[in-house]
Amino acid sequence: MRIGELSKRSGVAVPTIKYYLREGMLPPGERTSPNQARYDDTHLHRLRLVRALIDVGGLSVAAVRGILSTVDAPESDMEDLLKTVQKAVLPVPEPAAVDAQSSAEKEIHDLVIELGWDVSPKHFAVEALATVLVTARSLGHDRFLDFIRRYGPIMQQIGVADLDYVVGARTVDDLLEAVVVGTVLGDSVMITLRRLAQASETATRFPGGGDRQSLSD
Amino acid sequence: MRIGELSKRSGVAVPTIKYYLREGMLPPGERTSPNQARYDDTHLHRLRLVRALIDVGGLSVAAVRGILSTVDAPESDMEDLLKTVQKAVLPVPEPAAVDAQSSAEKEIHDLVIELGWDVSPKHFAVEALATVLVTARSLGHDRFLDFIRRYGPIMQQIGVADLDYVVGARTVDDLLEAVVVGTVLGDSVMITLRRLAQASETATRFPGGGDRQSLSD
DNA sequence: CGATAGTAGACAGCACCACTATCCATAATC
DNA sequence: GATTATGGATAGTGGTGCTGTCTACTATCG
Repeated sequence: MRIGELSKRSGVAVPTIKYYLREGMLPPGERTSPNQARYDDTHLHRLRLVRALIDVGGLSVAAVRGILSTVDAPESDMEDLLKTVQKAVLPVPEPAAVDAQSSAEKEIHDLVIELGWDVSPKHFAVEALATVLVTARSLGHDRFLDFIRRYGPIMQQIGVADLDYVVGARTVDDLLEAVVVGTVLGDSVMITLRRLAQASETATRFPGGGDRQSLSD
Repeated sequence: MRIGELSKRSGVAVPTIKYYLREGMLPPGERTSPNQARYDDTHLHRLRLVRALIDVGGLSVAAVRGILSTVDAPESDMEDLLKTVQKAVLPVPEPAAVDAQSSAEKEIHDLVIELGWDVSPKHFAVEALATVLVTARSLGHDRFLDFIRRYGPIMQQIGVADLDYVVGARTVDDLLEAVVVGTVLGDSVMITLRRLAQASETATRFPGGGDRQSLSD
């Protein structure tokens, strides 16, 4: 197909497709003449993936480009891919002041040990989580570590579900995409389900009549 | 304190504080003369909250303003607050094509029923989740509904933990802030813990030696 | 008291991001 | 042969989140 059809089938404007081509997020089409190219279903699929990561996952164009270049690299192993995807979709905030930050990192790592998890104390998510803890405490929320602790065993179940999903892939390409889609769209699933669960739990605990009922709405 | 001290104590540049004042995210200080004002600890706290929502929660200035104006409204009830906060932090993507979207919404609501949750079929998160489902399917991920289904009971536990946290507040102001902080920072906690759980589960299932070990890093 | 530094408020400017528009020469299509 | 589409290049646009500059004043310190 030519670029016009690709645009129609994907819902992405032609100039935007050209922009993605320039940015290397979409491989060039097969040349049929000096100024003509042909695109196929792989381009359509890639374009949909790009839009999914941007629209649903909320990623920046730069983050998408980073992920895709790792996916496309022939030597891309799971290690690189996981790290790239995980970091792309988790904008790590600036760590807090050194002392509060490092002691919070220790507390987080203690929690990880307590949970029996097999992760390095220097995992970037440990740092990120410690920053969240420091931030919450700077707002006077001193119960926040207990809040995090309570989340631990629950998120462990999520991790198991995630690995089950990824392992269900048939080919290597499927696996790579399952990691990307599972991680990025998975975050959206988690957050939206959390909203629903909160609304439901609120309605259950406070079944107040009248206008309060719409809390579950 | 004057604006300079507020800046030093919060780590926010003076022109930025002025910008937040202009935008109504920070209440004006108490005037001591036509061009002097004094700020107190409530300003410092509010400023930290703003930065937390922006830096850690990743919210836009507009979203923060919306949340804070609801928090500040004297007649703000839990209903308004929950909705505003939940929507601010969940950028709802454009729904997909009408037919695929509405059938997906039905599937999601069926799942909600299956889980025994008390939420309206028109809850905005139902629509958002349906959009995620449609997107995943457009990428050929037809196992995705099962993936979502698996998340359901797990996220229910999160909802319970969230309500427990909010209910632990002592005053009305504490409660309002617990909702905001619990929702926004809670999302960050969830996502970062998910990264750690994924890494740990990966390390457990594939304890490959050598360079593979750093998957858990 | 005067020198220096800080402040409120108004307004303009800036860097970045994600496109979008325009143009041209060529190619495809009717 | 007329119309429409295309590839490629370059420039422009609109939104966001600050940042810089200016002026008239105020605070502080030796």
